[in-house]
Amino acid sequence: MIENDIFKALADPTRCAIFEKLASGGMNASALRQGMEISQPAMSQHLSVLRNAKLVREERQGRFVNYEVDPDGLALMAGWLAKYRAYWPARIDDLNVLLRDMDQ
Amino acid sequence: MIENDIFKALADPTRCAIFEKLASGGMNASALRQGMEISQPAMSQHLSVLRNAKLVREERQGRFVNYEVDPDGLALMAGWLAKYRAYWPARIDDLNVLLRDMDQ
DNA sequence: GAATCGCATAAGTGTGTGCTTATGTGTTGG
DNA sequence: CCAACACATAAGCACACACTTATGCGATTC
Repeated sequence: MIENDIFKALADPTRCAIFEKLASGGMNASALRQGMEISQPAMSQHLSVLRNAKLVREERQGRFVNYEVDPDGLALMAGWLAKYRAYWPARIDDLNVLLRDMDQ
Repeated sequence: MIENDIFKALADPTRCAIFEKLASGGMNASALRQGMEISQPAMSQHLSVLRNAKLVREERQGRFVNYEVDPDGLALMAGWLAKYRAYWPARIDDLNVLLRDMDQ
């Protein structure tokens, strides 16, 4: 049940913030720590959890490790959400914007 | 940060199963327990968490309490997901189905 | 109106989780 | 090479969480 790992990963506010920061552009772990008051090991552990949930992926660059959003996790979450579309309100502005983008 | 409560609520596999069961039709707490090997207090506590996350809502009917999926939680989750649509894969079958439904 | 039913709440317990400090591993630069 | 750097991992600790048993509270039924 990979969706469970996704929800568990995002259940922590710090990891949620890390993910949101990464969504504004890929960067390495040290850059992520800027302005976040979090220790280096804690950041490393959080990134590990996000990576296992397929919310984030890494790419080694020399002695740096660049992190970026992994579309797989978002797609899995979207798939989970889609199972319950019968319960969605008839009109959700955010979703309509999203849907138009998807449909071109 | 209500989205955080949503993720936290779904991070537990048992609650995830309860939600999924409710998605197939509203029912009371006792009916939910059928075939789930879960104590009555545990079920009550799980439903409380799901209710606080706006994933489920209750409706008293005599001495029974009928539970059903609350669209609000799903809408909030969809709104969260929509913020990161820039990272979605270009084509996701599930999502396209979902989008067509939303657009009529 | 007393017993029962459906459910919620209280209190206690074991396990998981997020943090810390300390150390390990691989890479780069002087 | 070796010192500094970027990051990962190990071990320990405090707290949160999911469960248990016990009890409380309305509503119903006889």
